Amino acid sequence: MKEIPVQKQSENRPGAGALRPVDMRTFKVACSNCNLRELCMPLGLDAGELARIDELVLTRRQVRRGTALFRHGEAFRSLFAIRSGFFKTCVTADDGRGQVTGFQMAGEIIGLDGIVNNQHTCDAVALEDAEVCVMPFERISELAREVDALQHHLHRIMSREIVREHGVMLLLGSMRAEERLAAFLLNLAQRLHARGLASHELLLRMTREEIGSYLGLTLETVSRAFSKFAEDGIIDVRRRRVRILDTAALQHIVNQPACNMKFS
Amino acid sequence: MKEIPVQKQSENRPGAGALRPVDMRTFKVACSNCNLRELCMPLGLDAGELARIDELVLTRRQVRRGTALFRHGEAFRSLFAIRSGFFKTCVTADDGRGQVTGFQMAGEIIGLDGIVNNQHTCDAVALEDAEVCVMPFERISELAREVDALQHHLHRIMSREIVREHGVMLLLGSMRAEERLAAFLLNLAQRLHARGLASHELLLRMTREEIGSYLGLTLETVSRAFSKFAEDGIIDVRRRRVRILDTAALQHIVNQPACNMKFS
DNA sequence: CGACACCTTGAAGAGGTTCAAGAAATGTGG
DNA sequence: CCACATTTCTTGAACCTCTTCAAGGTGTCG
Repeated sequence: MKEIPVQKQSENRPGAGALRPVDMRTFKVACSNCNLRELCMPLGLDAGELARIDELVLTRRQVRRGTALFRHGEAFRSLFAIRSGFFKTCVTADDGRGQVTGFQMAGEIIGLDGIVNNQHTCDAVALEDAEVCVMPFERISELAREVDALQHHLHRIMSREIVREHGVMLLLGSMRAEERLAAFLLNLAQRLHARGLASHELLLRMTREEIGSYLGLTLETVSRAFSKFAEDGIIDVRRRRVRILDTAALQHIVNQPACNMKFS
Repeated sequence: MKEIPVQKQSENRPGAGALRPVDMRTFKVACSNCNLRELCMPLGLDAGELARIDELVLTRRQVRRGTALFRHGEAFRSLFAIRSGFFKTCVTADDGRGQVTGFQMAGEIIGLDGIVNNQHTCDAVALEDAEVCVMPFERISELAREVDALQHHLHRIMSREIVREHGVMLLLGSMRAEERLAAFLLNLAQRLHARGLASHELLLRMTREEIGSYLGLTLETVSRAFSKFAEDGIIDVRRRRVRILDTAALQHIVNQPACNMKFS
């Protein structure tokens, strides 16, 4: 399986750089006012705790499409909450093989892989212009000792990631190509729905090759599966625009057990 | 892919139950004396902290071969440190499909999946008679707020699990059958080595079917790969006894990039 | 407009699965 | 303790899914 090349991107797109004569990559913000707070921060904090949480985010940082928020090998210092944009994370084997391990959207936290050895073990690459909140891990740790809700929240986030990966392992280990793609689409739709966004009109931020890497398939197989779904009237595909027409059919495909499964 | 059936086991084996008229499942122990401490507990604690850590383990619990330490759906209360024995963890899809998500040995921690929703999402089944230290999560959380080293240790354990799963995703997503099995054997050997055990004489605790589930292969493919390695003089196989004869060859198989990989 | 990246589709081929049968351990019960 | 049942493992052969290779199409951007 080929490594997925980082998308080239123009370093000076009109409208992005041009309008910002000063460096806007770092400036103070308040979590307490953030409309994504419910997604990345604990609920039920009192005013005092909320004020302290605001200290968590030191700065924000802009990440251009195609560039990395961090790369494997780099020192780990902070977790990142995605404020806007879309990321992929991918690991690379010694021999150069790559694997997309996840796609992350607004409200999700990335960087957890770096905690073990104070060093990132995967790359996080923006698939569209993005902005993240930089939360120094040292600061998170300190605050977690004092604010129980934050401690628990951090633990939940890490546990959730572990459980999510269990699901991916199930997918990679036991599903057929079309089942994988159906599961992938449903997952994306569900996450958009959770953010109050239109969940049947997907605008894919990643290439077929990236989807394929994530799903353990080649880009051709992904493309064929898309075409098959379209042919069956389950979705409507126009390159990266995917409209889900029949969610139930997708769910049926995922739950369709492989020919000889066990009914225990 | 068939679900892996729980191994039947005799509930009253001579020598196990017979010698224990009293219930030995719960009794006090001290982490500070445990020879596995380096594996599951933080290092560099002072005497006072060490004493507090000892409060972490409320009880131990015996788990017979073939029985579950916990099952998905059960309430989550504690993390478990494996003192002896060998476990598998597996997730089950709605349709009954199962996937082994890992094999755990002495010194490793299981139960992290339960933190998110206070409910276990996978099954942990002993593959040989085992004993675990029961560490109530509430107690861990409390203590982590006071002992920095414990807090960091907990975070590291969770992060390590995330990174481990990234590796499994890479394996499932991009490796051929023989590469997967080679990687599996090397991983087992490495973990035994880290425990100071003979790392070239493996006694597999799991069936071919369980290995297959973990590696996303059928049991036949696993068996054939074993035979192939034996034929090539890389290992010596006699059912569950595997002797690694040529570690370098195994490493070479794993790092052998798929035919057309990218050299970026 | 031309170059480039991305996507689609077809055809051939390979790797792994499925099905089947038998062998080797292991456990069971008389 | 031995015979039988069961589980686990091995191996072969046919089949199938997905990959690989190849070509052409589509959209984007300088």
